[in-house]
Amino acid sequence: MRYSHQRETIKKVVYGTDSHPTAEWIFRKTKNFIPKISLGTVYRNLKVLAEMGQISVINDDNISRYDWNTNSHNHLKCKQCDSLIDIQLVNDGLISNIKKQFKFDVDDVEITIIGTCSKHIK
Amino acid sequence: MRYSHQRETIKKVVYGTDSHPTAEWIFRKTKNFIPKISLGTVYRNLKVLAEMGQISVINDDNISRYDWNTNSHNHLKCKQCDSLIDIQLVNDGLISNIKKQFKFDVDDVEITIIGTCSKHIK
DNA sequence: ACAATAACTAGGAATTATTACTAGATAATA
DNA sequence: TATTATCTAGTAATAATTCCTAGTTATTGT
Repeated sequence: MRYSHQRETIKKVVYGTDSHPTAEWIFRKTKNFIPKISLGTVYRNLKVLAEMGQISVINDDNISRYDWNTNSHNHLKCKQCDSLIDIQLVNDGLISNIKKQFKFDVDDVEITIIGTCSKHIK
Repeated sequence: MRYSHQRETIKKVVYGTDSHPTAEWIFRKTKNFIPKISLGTVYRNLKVLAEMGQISVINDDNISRYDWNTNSHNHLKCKQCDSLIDIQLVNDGLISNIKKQFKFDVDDVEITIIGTCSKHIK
C-alpha cells in the first residue's frame, strides 16, 4: 500500500464529520482540497480504507454511508431528517445467548433504532 | 386500489418462502405463473404491498429483500451463505430507555446479528 | 350486458449508486 | 535519478430500481 494524497485527504474528510456521509458528500468535500479528484477514486479509497479497518461502512436505505468510528456501536435513525446518531447500547449476554440458542457464531450485532429525533418531535 | 392478478400472484410468491427473496428472485418465480410479467410490475407492486403493510422490506447490503413477516422481528445473517434467519429477541425496556435517554420517539428496532450459521461452522 | 373510465400492465428508457478499465502520473526503491 | 509497481482521472460499464407511455383490464353505473 503506497502513500496517496487523495486517500489521506478522503480519510481526513471522513474523520472530520459525525454525519455518516455518503460517497457523493465525501466527493464534494474532498474536491475543496483536490479539485480534480474523481468520484471513482473516492469510491476505491473508501473501499480500501474500510478493508484496512480505518473506517466503517453503514448500509442505509440501499446507499452506503461511511463512519470514522470503527468501534462496535449503534444508531438512532430519524425518519424525518435522515440523520444517524451514534449511541452505545449494552447487549450483555446477547451474543453468548445467540451462540447457545441458535448455534450461530456472532461477529457483530447491528442495532438501528428507527424513529423521530428530538428536533422533530412536535 | 383495484384488484390485480399480478399483485396477488406476487404476494403469494412472497408469502410462499422464508428466504427473504430479492425482487429479481420474486420476478423469476412469478414468471412461472405469469410468463409475460415485467420486472417493473414486480417492483411497483412490491412497493405498494409494503406501503399497505402486507409485506416488509429488508435492506441487505444495498439490495432490497422482501418478507411476508410484518411483525417486528430480527435476523441472523450468515456471512458465508448470505442467508437471513428470522429470530425474535426480547428488548424489554430498551424502547422506553431510549425515549428517556435521548428524547427519541421509537418506531422500530432493527437488530441484525452478523456471523456464521450452524451449517458453516467448521 | 355494456359503456365509460380510472387504475393497471408490459416493455423499454432513464436514473442512481457503484465498479471496471486504461493511459498517464506518482511514490517508493535501489 | 531510473525503474517500476501502484495510484489517479476520466470515462465506460453494470446493477438495482424507478419512470414513462400506449395499450389493457377491473370496476361502476346504467
